[in-house]
Amino acid sequence: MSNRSNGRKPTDSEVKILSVIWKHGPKTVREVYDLMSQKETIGYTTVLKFMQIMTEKGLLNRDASIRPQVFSAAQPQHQTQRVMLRDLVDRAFAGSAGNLALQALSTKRSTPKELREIRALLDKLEGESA
Amino acid sequence: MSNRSNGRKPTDSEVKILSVIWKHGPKTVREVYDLMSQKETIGYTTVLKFMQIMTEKGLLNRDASIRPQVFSAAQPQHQTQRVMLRDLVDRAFAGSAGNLALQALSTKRSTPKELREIRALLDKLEGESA
DNA sequence: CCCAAACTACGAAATCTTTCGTCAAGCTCT
DNA sequence: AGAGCTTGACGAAAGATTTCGTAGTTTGGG
Repeated sequence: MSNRSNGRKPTDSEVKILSVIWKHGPKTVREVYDLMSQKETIGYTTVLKFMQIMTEKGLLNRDASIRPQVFSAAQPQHQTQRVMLRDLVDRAFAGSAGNLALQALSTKRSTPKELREIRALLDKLEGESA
Repeated sequence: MSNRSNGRKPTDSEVKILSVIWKHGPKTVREVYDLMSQKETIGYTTVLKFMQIMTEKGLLNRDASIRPQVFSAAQPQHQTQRVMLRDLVDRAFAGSAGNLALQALSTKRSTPKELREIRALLDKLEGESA
């Protein structure tokens, strides 16, 4: 149980790496590097170093049995998102997740599908408290 | 227009200071210090330094005409929240504010009042796209 | 088997954030 | 006015994050 990925919020750079892996699945350093290079200027060894650190921290798992080592997310995406959300709600929204949700929805457009899902969740939540 | 508070996300410590002022209104350094001391150990000059830096960055406004100088938030709370939300949505939720809202609501309990507000907002959003 | 190219580890510089000591300036009370 | 306490400016140390150079290791082709 030396897992230090829970509780502690990942850094901005760590989230960038995680996002690539969340979106594309387990990847080698070079693959992550190639994908990130399309969006920004960054060095190969910089990406490598991050992935090594993240493996130490327990954010990534490494399969060293195959040759270019393949890294995968150690935690499910939604759990890491939950940690970050929790952090933001506590720090900037006085603990009110509802207020955060409200702001998020009023700020950016969402798809009809997402709106339907939220409505369904609302029904469920209000049903429970009834 | 040398305002550097927009666009750039405030640091964790800066958000702590802002939260105090959002909640209690314009305050002197000592008042902010006293309020923060109740929750954590921090030095007076540390708080002072943050507030000076934040003033330079345009996050706070300072009234230097009165003696213990009074600091107020330079941006409305919701706007700073929007910047942080935007940042999180882009970095960790692949740009989907709806998904973020969904996670926020399913993770933490919200008050019936908040749920009603969200439902009302949903009605409004769906009404627009219809 | 040997070489070149790709891969990995490691250290440390550069940068950003947080923390506080020190000293100067202002205010209060007598 | 002067002592003593509060406030304010500033620099810089301490800590955390980001970046990359260098050198050692592994692999695939000839």
